[in-house]
Amino acid sequence: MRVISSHRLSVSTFRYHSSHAAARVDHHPQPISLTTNFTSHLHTKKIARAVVDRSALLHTEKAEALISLIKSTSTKSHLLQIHAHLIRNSLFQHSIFFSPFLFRIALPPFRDLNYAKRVFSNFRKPDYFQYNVMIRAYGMSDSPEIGFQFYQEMLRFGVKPNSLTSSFVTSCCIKIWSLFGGLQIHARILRDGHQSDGRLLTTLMGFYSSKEKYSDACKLFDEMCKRDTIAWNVLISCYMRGKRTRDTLGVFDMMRSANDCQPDEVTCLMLLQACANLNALVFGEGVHRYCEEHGFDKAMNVRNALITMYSRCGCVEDAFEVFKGMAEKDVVSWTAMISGLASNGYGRDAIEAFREMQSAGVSPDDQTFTGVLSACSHSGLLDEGRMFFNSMSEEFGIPPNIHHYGCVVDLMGRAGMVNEAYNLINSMKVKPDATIWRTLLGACRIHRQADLGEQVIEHLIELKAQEAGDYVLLLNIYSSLGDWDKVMNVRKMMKDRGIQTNPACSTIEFGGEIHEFVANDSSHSRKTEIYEMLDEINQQLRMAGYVAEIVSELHNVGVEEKQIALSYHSEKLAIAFGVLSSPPGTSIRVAKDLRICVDCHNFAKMLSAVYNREVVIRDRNRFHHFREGRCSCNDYW
DNA sequence: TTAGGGTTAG
Repeated sequence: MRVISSHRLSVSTFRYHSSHAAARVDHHPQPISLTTNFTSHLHTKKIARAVVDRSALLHTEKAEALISLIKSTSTKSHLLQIHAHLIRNSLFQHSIFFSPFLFRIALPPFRDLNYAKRVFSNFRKPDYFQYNVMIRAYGMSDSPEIGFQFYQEMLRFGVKPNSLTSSFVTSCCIKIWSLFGGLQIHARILRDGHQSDGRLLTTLMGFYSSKEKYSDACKLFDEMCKRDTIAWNVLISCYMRGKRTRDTLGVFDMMRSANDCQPDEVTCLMLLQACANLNALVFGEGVHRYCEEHGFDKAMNVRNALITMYSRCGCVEDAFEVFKGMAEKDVVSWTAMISGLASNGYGRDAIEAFREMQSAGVSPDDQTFTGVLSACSHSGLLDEGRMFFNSMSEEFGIPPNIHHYGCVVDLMGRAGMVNEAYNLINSMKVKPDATIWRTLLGACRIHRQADLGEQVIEHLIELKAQEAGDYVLLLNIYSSLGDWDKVMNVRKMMKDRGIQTNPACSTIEFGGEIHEFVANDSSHSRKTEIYEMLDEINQQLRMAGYVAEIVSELHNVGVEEKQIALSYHSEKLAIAFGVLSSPPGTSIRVAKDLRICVDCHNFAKMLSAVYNREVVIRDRNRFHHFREGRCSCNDYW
């Protein structure tokens, strides 16, 4: 697409006022004359003074007055009137008027890109600044590709880009899918020697991050000679997007020990999210203190993030403290609290909070209903769940999305209504995703519905979304039914399709670090102590009556082999490490990326009584709070 | 001569 008319640069004696396209714009006002009924006499007088003596204008204070008028005009109509006047006096082709005018018309608050493009395409010989304005303006618009075209044209016409040009065009490339364009710009930055510009490199980091080239972004960060808070924040966001959440925690300490920059509100927001994901309560508390010390905790978004952090770390009481202390609560605050109560097993309180929210005059939105419905599903409140599901569209005009359906499928599945749940999925107006099929597959596993489980797997295959975990669920169904032939079939199917099981992983926070364990892990520096501790715990628990649950978790292997493998599940290793490394009486908090198994659930329940320790396990689906031999979710499910 | 970067909660 051509952006600019090709004849522009060859037209040397262009008479702007007679043929300029902008003069035909619909919104174009009448040209100013001294007799025009101008809305602002002040403006009229200033313009009149400035244009009286054209010959002297370019070098007088009158030109400055006119320029400052262009820069300060608060309404678009005034700006266009000044434009018209400049045209009438043949002044517009001079850069000293054209540049500030273009800047004003193209960028916020006026942002009239069509107008800007027309005046630009009729300008005799745009300089780098004027190109920069256009690239920047289009970079901020819905047509960033035009910004990139301006950049290409600028190079074609031999106008040398500066550091800001690269920054603006990089922003265009972030918005359009152009890895190659960005790489070209990077090469050009190196060629032109602009790599010492920290802000430009920060933008470039954002570019690599947006194209999922996180290691390239980090490399740029390493190459920066000076890093400010924003550069560090971009690094954190790269780690978060690149699933290197654990590395973000170290960045916080590095920033705090740096001399020239400190974590800001944005840093804290991202870190609170990281802590929520990592179940890193101690670290999250540290970020909370830092926010208080710096006054960031006054901000609504930080407080809302704190509610989520505490809830996701299993400390719903602390989440509630933050929530209670908020003078003003918006829909996000309420939803965070409702979801936090729901995932921690306080379904009735979540519903109560939902009612209070309405009394407080805050309207729920779709995410609030996800929280409310998940409260129902986590607490097995089938009737309430159905009631809320119906009322959300009927009373509140919020159509159910895939998450809402997911909660209802979960609710029905847990209640044993697997066929009804299957019918509901088939009747949905939205396309079922892998998650909803997995929810149903989980229900098939609970209720040993092998036939429906097979059908669900077919749907996952259709979506090309089947994972090892799905087949394991199916295996569990067959093995719990003792159907070893089918078990063999599924194993063969997995082998044929090249489906590999990724080891489940459990994490626990200790000493400012996140310690990670997989089953039978031997990588931890304290592995000998951990295994010894686990053996001791097993012995103690067996004396108290713990018997390993071995029916469904493994398949057709010898009983002894099963018992050995079960004893070294990742969550048991993490718990043993917790018993070993934390003082008696304190809570042990473990996060697991998949679902906790029945045996580990029994193990933790028993341990909470025998060792008198609170154990909090966050698995893929929910929290399990174990206290004095009981679990908050009553039983495994 | 002028102008610029990141993140936005559930």
